[in-house]
Amino acid sequence: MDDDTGTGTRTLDEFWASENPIFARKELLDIDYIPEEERIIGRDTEIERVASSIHPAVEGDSPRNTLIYGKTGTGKSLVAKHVTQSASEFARNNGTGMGTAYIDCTQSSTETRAVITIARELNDPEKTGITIPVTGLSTDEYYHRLWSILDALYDVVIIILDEIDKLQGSEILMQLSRAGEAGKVNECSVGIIAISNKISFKETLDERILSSLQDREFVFPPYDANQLRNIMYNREDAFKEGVLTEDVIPLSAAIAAQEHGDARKALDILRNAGEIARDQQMEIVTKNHVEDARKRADIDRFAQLLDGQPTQTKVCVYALTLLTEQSSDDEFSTREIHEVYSKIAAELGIDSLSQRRMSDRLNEQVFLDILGRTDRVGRGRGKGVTHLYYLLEDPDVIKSVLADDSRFNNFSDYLVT
DNA sequence: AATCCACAGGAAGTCTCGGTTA
DNA sequence: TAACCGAGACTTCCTGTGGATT
Repeated sequence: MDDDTGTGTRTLDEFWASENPIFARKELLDIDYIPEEERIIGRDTEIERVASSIHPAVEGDSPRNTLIYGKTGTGKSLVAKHVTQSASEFARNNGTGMGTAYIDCTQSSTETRAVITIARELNDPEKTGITIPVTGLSTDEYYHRLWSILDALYDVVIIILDEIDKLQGSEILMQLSRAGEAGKVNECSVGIIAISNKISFKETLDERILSSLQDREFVFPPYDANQLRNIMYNREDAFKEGVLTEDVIPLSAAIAAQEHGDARKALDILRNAGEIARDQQMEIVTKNHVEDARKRADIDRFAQLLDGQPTQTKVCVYALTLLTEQSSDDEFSTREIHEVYSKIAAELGIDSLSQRRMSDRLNEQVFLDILGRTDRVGRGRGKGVTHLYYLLEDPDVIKSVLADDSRFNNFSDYLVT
């Protein structure tokens, strides 16, 4: 860089005008991009199973409710969307009025928000004359309007509730799964595809909901390195011809396979590698770019998770980070973490929480995938099990994220002994 | 075999805050 | 304006547990 435009010897105008030398169809690397069927790799049996469980719907009969489990990036949403989309096209051609709604429960996390989203997705004010205000009505009224819409427009609807474990309360599941039986809707049957990345989600549901939701249950296994490689080769034309050096995709696949076979991560790494190469004005993407991209992806993901978390939470994470760094172990009991945590809190001049409370916080963080936890039986002589917490990221990554919070700057490491 | 230990997580009480009612 | 209410965050106390210790 020999001038301060940051674009080498080019002027800004040239920079704007310059053609993107790396990407051809970047949208292919978007995780939400629904590929044509032959581009969905290694999920054949899953597609078949989901399809068979909603099959009755294309003829207007009641589809079976379906529960899908699997870690992030195992193609749950992709398969669900793909199958419903294809089903509704088929149904339309056969004269069945089929509607589908997709709800991301991280966005609509309360019962009311979710109902509103469903109603708005399915509504066609031209035909029903029903309006769904974004806010202002009681939850009951929203349900009421939703039932009217269903009766007026559809023979059958499939509702996909993605990341359902993020939904507060399960009232809505109850309502939806019982809609037909309770006589709320007469003309239309309702099918639910619930997607969760926590197997333990089921335990939080009460019996009645479970029984109506438990018709079909699938677990999506993680992708293996081979499948990840194929997924990426299939989206290779996101890049211009000859841009990727040959070890880029195998390396990205290997990295993602280590991290629980997460296809989202694999694609993120690939895209980031491309962006980094472009920023460096390279014409090709190399192994080094992939390595850089991996680091950047880790930092971004973690920053996003930790951002907005209260300081207390950050201190907990920081305590665990210091412990991990300065010890040969990588798992620590609540008590060990609390000791370090208290010292840090004192150093920062903030109140320190009781061990009881901190343990709740740690568990919240496990739920949010900020930390990991194993339950050890025996030896720790706890209540049969002892919780051991561990970091899900490299300590360096976490430190660099926390360093954004000025309170954690120039913080010395002498605390752990 | 009896007792001890130390931990997870439930129960119940306190505090604080924002909003509402008399 | 005072009194009240409910939710949520937190604390303290407590119980159940099962390997470790005696």
